[in-house]
Amino acid sequence: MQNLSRKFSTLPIPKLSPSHPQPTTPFTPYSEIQHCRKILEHKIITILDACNTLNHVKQVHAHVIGNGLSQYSYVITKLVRTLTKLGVPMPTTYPELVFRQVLHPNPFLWAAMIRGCAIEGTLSEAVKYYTLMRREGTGPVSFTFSALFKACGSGLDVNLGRQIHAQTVLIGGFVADLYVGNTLIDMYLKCGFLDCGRKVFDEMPERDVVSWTELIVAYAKSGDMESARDLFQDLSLKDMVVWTAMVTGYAQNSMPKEALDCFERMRGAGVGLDEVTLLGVISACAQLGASRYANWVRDIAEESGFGATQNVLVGSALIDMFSKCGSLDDAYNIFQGMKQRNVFSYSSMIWGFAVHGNANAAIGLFHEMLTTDVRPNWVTFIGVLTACSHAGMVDQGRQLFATMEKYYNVTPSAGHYTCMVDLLGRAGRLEEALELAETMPIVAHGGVWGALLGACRIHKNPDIAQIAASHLFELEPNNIGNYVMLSNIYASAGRWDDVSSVRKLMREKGLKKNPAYSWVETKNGHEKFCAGETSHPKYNKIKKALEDLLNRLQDRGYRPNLNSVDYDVGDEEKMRILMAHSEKLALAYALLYADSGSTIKIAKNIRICEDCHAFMCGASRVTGRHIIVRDNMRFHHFENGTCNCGNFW
DNA sequence: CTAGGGTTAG
Repeated sequence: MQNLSRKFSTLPIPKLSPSHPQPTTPFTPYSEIQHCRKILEHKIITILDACNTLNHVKQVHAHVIGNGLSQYSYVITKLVRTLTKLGVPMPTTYPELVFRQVLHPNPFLWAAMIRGCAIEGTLSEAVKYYTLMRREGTGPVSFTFSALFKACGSGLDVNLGRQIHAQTVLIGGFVADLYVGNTLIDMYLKCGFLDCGRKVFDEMPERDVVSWTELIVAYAKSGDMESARDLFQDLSLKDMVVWTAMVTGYAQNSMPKEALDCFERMRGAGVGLDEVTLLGVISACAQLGASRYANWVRDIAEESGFGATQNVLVGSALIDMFSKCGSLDDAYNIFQGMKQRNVFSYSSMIWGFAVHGNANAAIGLFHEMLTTDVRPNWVTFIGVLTACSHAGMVDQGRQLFATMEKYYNVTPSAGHYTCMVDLLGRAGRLEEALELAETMPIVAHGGVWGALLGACRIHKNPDIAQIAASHLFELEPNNIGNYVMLSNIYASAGRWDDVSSVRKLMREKGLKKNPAYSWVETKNGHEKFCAGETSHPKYNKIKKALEDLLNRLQDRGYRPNLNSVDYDVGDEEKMRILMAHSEKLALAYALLYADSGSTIKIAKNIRICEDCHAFMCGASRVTGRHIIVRDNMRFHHFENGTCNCGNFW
């Protein structure tokens, strides 16, 4: 408070030139002046709207002073708002200087300063302006409160927000104002008080689609799509934004089918769409992982004028989607066709190459990016490091890791350490990986230990696995995957006593294995298979096809990997379990019913087991088919008997 | 003046 006042009093305030008339000094008929003034104000505001650099605004300001207009609150308010729009930090000297030249700021100018602090400054600065304003005896208007609530919302100070809320009720009527009410709801929601937001909403005398949208988004973000949908159904006037909020809500809550249904209803309602809508739809298609949807949404994007070529947001999302749908070529075509590329486009493409096992392309693209203006961020490094680790490029990875902070100013996060532990671990350097996990400068989270545990599975090291698992059981006591993994590692080392003690632990915690399933895309749509299921209508044909395939593979030297079964049962039973793995059923189904010669795309919800991996390798050779399996980690491309992951996963 | 938004580690 003190500081600000002092700063204000020492700021040089230019004297107005006496040759220019003051706005309140009529020496021609008053109405005439009013008229001229309105035209002039309008002109300046049009000019300000077109300003897109700080320098432009400064020039306009100089003319405003030069023409003796620095007392026009309306013009100065617009000027301050333009500065805020341009991202000028508040309250730095320049906006303050502009502000202080006005001897008697009107409430709207004060509010513009408060709003500026809310967006480009801090809550405390905003409050200083409010307090100063009240001290000077200026009464608040509704805009004052919407600016203050915005400040509390971005400062996440719900207590102050609540106090001001109480004041507005006392002062009278401001909460009833639509804008104030909406900003107040937004403030409570930003601070995480959904109930309070809902209460304001319920008590508002007047609401508009903005009020509804705010709440719908809040419910969606809290994972409660039912409440969001209930509200949405009650809303009579639905605009593009609120439809988009629903589509995006479903997509963000892993309900891609519902997202697409909602999008179809939106189109049926004749509402337009924009790039934000498309982002939600694209994300839903990426989750479905099916080329059919991927191509469909790409066409819609192009027809709507928000295609990848023009729109960098849509383009980046499409890159990600196509690589998640297994079509790396389509992803790269999108990337190449983009007029503008930013760090999202590059990172998505690098990540796409990495999960498809194309490490050289990922690293090549990274270097290509460095020749442009685009700077890598932490996500970019996750991509290149992952590429290195999946390809066993230890030295490359180490070098990149070493440069990220030094040259690119990206501080390694736990995620980057996860990549490094993964890199060392996959390469068989389990002791080094363990040491890194234990000595890294930030706290290791589940990901780091999970990477180590995964490496212990590849390199069959139950002892280090035990260390990693003990950390994991503490950090993520309910993550079933960790118990299953440790149990698998013990099983393949033949340590059945340890297997049963892990089992016991799982039972005690009441954890149950996730049912494994796979789905495969054919021209008729998706077909889903659960492990061990026999109820499929075509089961007998599938079983027969699988047996034929097995015989052909065994002729060529394939032997079932019974170690992949972590049940201590007889070999025959192990064999039966192996042959009922869901991806094998899906493969047999695709061989029977997919177009002959087409690429077979299988997706599954958990990690592919070693036996299935070897089986797919063999199958790709004897059938001559390109088989892509997406597990929960990455993509495996099986062709001519080998997988491009190099048995590294 | 107020509402919808992007890549991400095991």
